[in-house]
Formats: sequence, structure tokens, C-alpha cells
Amino acid sequence: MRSLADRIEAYIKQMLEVSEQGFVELQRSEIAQIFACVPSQINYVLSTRFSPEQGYLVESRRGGGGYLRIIKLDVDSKEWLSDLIAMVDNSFVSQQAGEGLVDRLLEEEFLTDREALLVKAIISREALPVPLPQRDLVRAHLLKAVLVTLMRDEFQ
Amino acid sequence: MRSLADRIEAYIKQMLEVSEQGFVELQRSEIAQIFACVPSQINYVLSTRFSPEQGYLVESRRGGGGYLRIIKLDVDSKEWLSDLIAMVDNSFVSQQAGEGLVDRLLEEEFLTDREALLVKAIISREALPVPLPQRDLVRAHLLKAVLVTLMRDEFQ
DNA sequence: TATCTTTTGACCTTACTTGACCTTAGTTCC
DNA sequence: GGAACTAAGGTCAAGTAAGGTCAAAAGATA
Repeated sequence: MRSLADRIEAYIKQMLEVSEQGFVELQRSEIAQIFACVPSQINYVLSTRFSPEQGYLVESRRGGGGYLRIIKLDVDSKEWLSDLIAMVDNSFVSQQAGEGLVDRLLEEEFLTDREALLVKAIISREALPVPLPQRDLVRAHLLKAVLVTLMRDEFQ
Repeated sequence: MRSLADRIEAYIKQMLEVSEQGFVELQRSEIAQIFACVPSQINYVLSTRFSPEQGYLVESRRGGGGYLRIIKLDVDSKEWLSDLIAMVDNSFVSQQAGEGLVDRLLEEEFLTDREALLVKAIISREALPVPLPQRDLVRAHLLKAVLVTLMRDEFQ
């Protein structure tokens, strides 16, 4: 049974797909009502599935007329790759966040299906016999190596 | 009298037969309940009967909505890969040896040029911020993950 | 009897869910 | 124009729901 968080994630991605403009605006309390959950659940979904490394930006405003705006970063250029490299550099990346990144690279056709499978296998816990928190550091390095390779000219 | 482990093994293999997609998803606690045993018994069965060497890959997720996914590998047409997995398993692999392996995979057309570049980047010294001799161990694990992925059905 | 396999349970890690409390932005009313 | 009120969203810690690990005990086998 998929979790509530998964379903909310799918719902938002669906809205993004439909939207055309590359972003959606919604009310936290409204979504919470649709899924019959506490509002803070939405924040959990946003922070675990719509992070910058995963290619999303979330803007918001409080108070009357408040909203959440979820923006799918446009990534037609290599600039995005360098941004990602900067983000990943010297950071810690969980398996979940890493898979999100790979999914995004796949979506933007920087990677093929096969390549995405390979990279996911490589950043999985079982492939990295290193204790935490070092493991998340190694994973970040691996992803950086992948991103750098994607920027190489021979790689087209 | 067949052991509990044997019966659980048979049960899962039966499910795989039926499945069509080449994998099954199940809950550890659910299976444990069916066989009235402790959940960790399922891990025992998975690790002794569903290893990559035996032609299976197990993925999992913890937490709410967690699951086990058991994937049947395409083992018949790829005997050579199984042999390589056995070689790499629990060994230390230098960067040079690793690159040699990748080159062979490329020659045999198990990998494309791009994939080979990616894998080489991943097993390079710079991508692995781990001191020797541990680094060679991590590299071995990474190569094993690659080889196992090559045996997946979706990877055609 | 010695060794190998299986079974069990205590303890661990990861992921998700909930709710109490906080901050910010408008709105209304002297 | 400030005080009080209302309408959002934000944070964080505790609780819950999975699966993972490891070692000891029990059972099977040679």
C-alpha cells in the first residue's frame, strides 16, 4: 500500500504535468483537506520530494491569501547540471534524494532508462558498504562524478 | 519434512511464476504472518535463496508503505555475467582492474560507450572518498551492482 | 560429536504521520 | 495609525509503521 506521502507527491506531479506553465499554486490547507491529513504533512512531502536537487523550487507566502508555489525548474541547458554539481558538492545525499535526482535527469533525457537504472543501483545502500553518515557523502561524490560525466563533450 | 525456509522460498517462487512482470512486491510482516514466524525469518530466506548469484535481486523500502520487491534476473542468457559477479563478490578491485572489466563489458556489448564512461567515472579514485584498502572494496561492490543491473530483464 | 542450517528475538535504522506551538500577512475597528 | 483579530504557512519533536542486523539457541546432518 503506497503511503499518503506518495499519493500526495503523485497528485502534485500530476498537477504540474497538466499545468503547462511549469508551476502550480495551491493552498496547503486545501490539499490537506483533500487527503484528510494534517497540513504539516504537505511540508513533509515538499521537503522530501520537491527539493532543489530534485529539480524543484518551492515558494510560499503566509497569512491571508497565502499559498504554496511549486516550480519545476527548467533544465534545457548544461547550466542546470553545473548548479546540481555545486549543490551536490561536499554535501550529504540520502538514497531517496539521490533517486529523485536521477529520476529528474531521466525525465530531462540527460540519462537513458538503462543509465538511470545503473546509477540507481550504484547509489543504493547495498552497493555502498560504508557506515552512515559517510555513506551519504560517498553517494554525493558518485553523483557528482555522474553529473560531471554528463557535461563532457564525448558524452553526447 | 521441508523446513519453514523451504516453504517460504517455494511460496515466493510461486508468486514470481504467476506474476508475469518478473517481480513481486510483498510485505515482510504479511508473509511472516502467513507462515506464523518472526519477520526476520523472511530475511534469512531472501539472503540464502534469493541472492544475485542465484538469479534474484531484492529491493526494499522501510517505514510506512514499506515493501520488499523480489526481481528475477535473466540468468540463462548471461552466464558470463554470473561468473563475473562471483569473481567480484567480496573481493578488492583496483581502479585498473575495474576499468579492464568495464572494457570487456563494452567489447561484449553489454554496455554502450556512454554507459562505460559513466561506470568508469564512478569507479575512479576521485569519485570514491574512501581510504585504501577500503576503496577497492567499495569499487568491487559498485561493480557488482552494475553487473547485477545488467542481468535485469528491463535492461535490454 | 562436530558442523552446518534454521529459527527466534532483542535491538537498530529509515520513512511516514500527527499535533502542539510559532511566525507572517492581511483585515477590522477604534 | 495602532491594537486586536483572522487567515494563512512553518517548525519541530514525539509517535507509529515499516524493514534490517546480528548473535544465540535449536535442530539437522554427516
